[in-house]
Amino acid sequence: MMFSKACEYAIRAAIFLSANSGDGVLVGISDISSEIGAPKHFTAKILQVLTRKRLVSSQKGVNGGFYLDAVQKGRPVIDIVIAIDGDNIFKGCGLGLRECSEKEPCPLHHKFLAVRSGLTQLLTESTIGSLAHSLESGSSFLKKS
Amino acid sequence: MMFSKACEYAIRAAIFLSANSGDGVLVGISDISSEIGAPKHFTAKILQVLTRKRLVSSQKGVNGGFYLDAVQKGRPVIDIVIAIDGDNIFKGCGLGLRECSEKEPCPLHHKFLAVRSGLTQLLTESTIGSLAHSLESGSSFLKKS
DNA sequence: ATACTTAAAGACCTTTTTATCCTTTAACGA
DNA sequence: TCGTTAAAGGATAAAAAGGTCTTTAAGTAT
Ligand code: FES
Ligand code: FES
Repeated sequence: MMFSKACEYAIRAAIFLSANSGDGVLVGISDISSEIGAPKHFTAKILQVLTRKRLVSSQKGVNGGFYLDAVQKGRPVIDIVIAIDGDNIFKGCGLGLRECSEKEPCPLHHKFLAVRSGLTQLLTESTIGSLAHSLESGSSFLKKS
Repeated sequence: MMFSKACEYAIRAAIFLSANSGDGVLVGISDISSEIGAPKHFTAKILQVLTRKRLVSSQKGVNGGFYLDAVQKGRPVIDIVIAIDGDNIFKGCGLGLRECSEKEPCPLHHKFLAVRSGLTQLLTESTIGSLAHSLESGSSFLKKS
């Protein structure tokens, strides 16, 4: 698909954390993985990466877990995507040419730009927190019921 | 990226064939792969699939090779994508939920629809032949120079 | 202090994708 | 009809993605 599996899980985990954690309210890896319907250990590995990149906060020890602070909830989703999948989907050529450029464009280049910038815009203007709102109001979901 | 490597090669091969073959004018696998900058044997595999699905024509034996007839040149690029990668990118959930639906949408669903339908439209309205034109006129390319 | 809980880290395994090679089959020309 | 040629197809290999498990160490409560 569009994003790697790891990236899909990352976005879902981040949105879930935004809706269910905060300063002083932590969530453990078992809860996160089961609530977003993702493999536990794999999710842990992904959260490690996000934590190292400061997109997610964590606390070890008793009653430890993961959480998002106010700043992190305000981050655009594109930050998560780039942290996990890199920026190739936003900058690379859709037909796999070594680089996407105006000077030597592939046959799809011009039409592609519109779609790609639409995607970029969507992920830039959507913050993790804003997406979490629809989750909290029950109008969106993170796993099949 | 957006498409699998196999799919990228498939699209490039199809566009190249549209520009460089026709009834009576065949192109061999070595030419195709070198002109689109793709691994030879892998390209052969992919063309086998496209041939079996009648998106590409082939001729065995002496002076054999691959070609596209008029009808095949008129096919939309989306046919190639679906033949190789399936329709998940057009119908599946962007966050990897088991299914994309209005009833149980993921938090990105609504914004995603626009991007996805933009992509679908782009690939549906672009025929292989039409993309080949920009190649023939030298205003687009299929590999890094 | 220490015992316990939990995230961090990393080794390991499985599956899928990407890529190569080699044998078989079919078409065609001489 | 024989030999050449090129696609078809199967089998294999390497690499990347996806997923699991075990060990380590940080922090907390007691
Ligand atoms: S060159 Fe292919 S998308 Fe820009
Ligand atoms: S449910 Fe996620 S894109 Fe439609």
